[in-house]
Amino acid sequence: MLAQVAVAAAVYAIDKPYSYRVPSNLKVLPGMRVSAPFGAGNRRTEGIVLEVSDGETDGLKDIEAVLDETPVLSVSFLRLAAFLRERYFCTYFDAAKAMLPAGLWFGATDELSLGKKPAAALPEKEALAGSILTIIAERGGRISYPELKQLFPAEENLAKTLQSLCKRQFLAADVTFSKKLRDKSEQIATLAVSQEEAQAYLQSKGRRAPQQAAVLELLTQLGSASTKELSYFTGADMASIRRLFKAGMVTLSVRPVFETPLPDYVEPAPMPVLNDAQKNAYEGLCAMASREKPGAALLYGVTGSGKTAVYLHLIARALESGKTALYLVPEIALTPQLIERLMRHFGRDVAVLHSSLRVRERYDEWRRIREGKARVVIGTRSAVFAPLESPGVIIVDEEQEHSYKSEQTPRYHAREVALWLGLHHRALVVLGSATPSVESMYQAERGVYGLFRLADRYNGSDLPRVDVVDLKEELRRGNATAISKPLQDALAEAMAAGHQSILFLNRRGAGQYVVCVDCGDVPQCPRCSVSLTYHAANHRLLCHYCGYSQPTRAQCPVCGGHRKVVGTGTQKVELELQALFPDAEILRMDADTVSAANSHEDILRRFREEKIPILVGTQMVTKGLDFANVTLVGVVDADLSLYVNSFRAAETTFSLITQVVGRAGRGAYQGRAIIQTMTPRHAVLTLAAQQDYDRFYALEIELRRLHGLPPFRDLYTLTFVSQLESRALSGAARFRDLLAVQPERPEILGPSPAPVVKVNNAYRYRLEILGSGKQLRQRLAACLKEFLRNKENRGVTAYLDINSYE
DNA sequence: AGCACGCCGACT
DNA sequence: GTCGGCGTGCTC
Repeated sequence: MLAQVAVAAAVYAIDKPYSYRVPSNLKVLPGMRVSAPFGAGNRRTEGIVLEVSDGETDGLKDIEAVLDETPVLSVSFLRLAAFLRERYFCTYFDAAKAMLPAGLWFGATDELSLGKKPAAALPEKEALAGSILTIIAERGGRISYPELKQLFPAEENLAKTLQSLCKRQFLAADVTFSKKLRDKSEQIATLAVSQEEAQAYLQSKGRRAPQQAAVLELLTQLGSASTKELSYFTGADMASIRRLFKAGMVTLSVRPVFETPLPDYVEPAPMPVLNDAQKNAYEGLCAMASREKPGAALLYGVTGSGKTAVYLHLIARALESGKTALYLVPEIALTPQLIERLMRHFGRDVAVLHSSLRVRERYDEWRRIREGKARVVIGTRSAVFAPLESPGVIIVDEEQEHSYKSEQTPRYHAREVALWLGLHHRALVVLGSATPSVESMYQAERGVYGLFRLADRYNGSDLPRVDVVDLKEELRRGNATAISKPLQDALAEAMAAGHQSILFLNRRGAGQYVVCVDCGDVPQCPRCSVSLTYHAANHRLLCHYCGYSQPTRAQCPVCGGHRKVVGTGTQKVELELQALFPDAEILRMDADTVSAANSHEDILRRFREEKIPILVGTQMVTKGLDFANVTLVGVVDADLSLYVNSFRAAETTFSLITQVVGRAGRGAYQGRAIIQTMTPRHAVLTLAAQQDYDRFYALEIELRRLHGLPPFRDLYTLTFVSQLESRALSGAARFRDLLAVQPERPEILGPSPAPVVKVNNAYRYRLEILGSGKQLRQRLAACLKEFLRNKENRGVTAYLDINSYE
């Protein structure tokens, strides 16, 4: 028997399936994890079995150990790993690892091996230590900790002795790959006899076994229960339960217990009734789902048009036909309210997967899904790898969101993975959005995806009135603050009416910095090519790229001049608002104010319940919030996201502004939005103000066509990183030359410095390549492998990304 | 990437 | 002589 294995030790340049011999005493199936020797030094590496077959095993190394009893990846997920590897330029192992919960990998237990000092140097009086060393020597110098423990079951000083042996270098502790995260299990007692027999047993004991009597009484009602619960409710100790077991009254078994962060019970609710538009979309989607190949559909509905209700019905339909459902949301949209809503309809069938779960919780949810105990999965990006048996519907809500793209290896896009899953499982893929990505709308227009519209706002309330304010005009009038006169008036008006307002600052990292008024010096990060950001909360200067920080001094270290804080940040907006409205309370929500103690949810609850007049915040304030009392929304500086060097800037800004504007006037009152900008005639802003997606799309798709940008071609970004700037640059240039000799050369841009050239003392240069087709992708992969193998490029790391958002 | 092998110079 | 510098090549 031989196995094809994806090994962890294989880097991208040498990645391929490696063949190993399967020793006859090991049971190896595809999708199991193994450990095996690799390379000249036979260092031990983890691997995932891709295939098992008969064949010639001469000259092959042996698989050393199998780490799983059953496969952790299905054959279909192994195929998905191959897809991820091909599309996102990563190794098989990277791809496979991304699909599994971290809890499966961490928590290795110790293995002990003989250390540098010979056992002969051990003092004779240490009997236990001596026998441990002898046993290990007999076993060829190594033993696993659990095994050793089995050999000394009654020894209380085992751990201490081992520790002391390691300290004195008689032993060395290594890490093996055995799982420490054992399935947490509980003991279950089940009544083994009839009620009459139990009565007879108790009578034979007279009145001398009250605890056993109580346990039996409870068990006659429950049938079976965990021993922990039994002792909790009856006051019986484990000894009493064991006595019942010995008497044959109960049987004891062990079953795994699931820890979940979900509430145990949520009051069920009837399914929401669909209005005409929703029913239309739902029926159309059902028709697609019933096809031989369901395909994908774009559900395009403005904020508040009720996409969630359609999703709920689709999920219910999938469950009814014996299938499962996957519901992806961007990070910020995953609120407790949404989870609760799902649980109202699907109860404990719901599993939740997102990045802030504890390792343990995530692992437990993963297991519940794998064992078929949870058939509806809601989660963020990585939830697309939930081990659902046979998905019937896969929903990607707010599909245009950037958080679906991973910016770490494997650099996958959850929407693309969802589409792959839909194709392979014959599941309907629903992409939902109020402002669809240009890519998805293009496919819908061409008829590749189905297209369904939900035009009306669900509650029928009017869209807000939107004004674009020219900040140049404001400057001419002598107002250099972040709050224009029209916005100031509107805020005052809303407050007078007892309504609330939200101000939005649309760029992460938009913030304040320090400048010397005399020499103009701006403090820079010593490790990165960016200026430091001022944080009022701790009065320190911080680097957003590497985390460097220093205290803020009032004097300029260069010329001794006076320093001033400048730039627009939420803190500054807050201060300016306070100056304008000294009596009003202002709530701020950004990375600084949101912490574990003061969560996102807490701030929003305060805003809602205490009716605080003004909320100022970053991106966090834009999503999924529905406050009836908010009538005014302000975009403080629309230009912040509009003039960034990315072909997606227009799309991102349009989507952001549309969503923010949609926050206003969701209750009974007419809403109002104010967009502040230096370029009030910019088409993207005027169209966003009119909430006119169709015209925006028509404009944008023509620009993309003209420049050959996605969806017409793929944009590959190659990044070269080195401690030496010259090496990063020359590496990029060499790669360009490597590619240019090919007959059918794609469009190559660069090398150019990355937007932030230096991060953590490493320099980053880029090449951008525009082209389409699988051949190009395979050629890029081949070139990258050649580049990484070439000794000339030592000291330069390179990675390749497709349609990146960075 | 990480490890061994091998070929040269410095030093017991 | 031999210890260790790093250039070269391979990884089932």
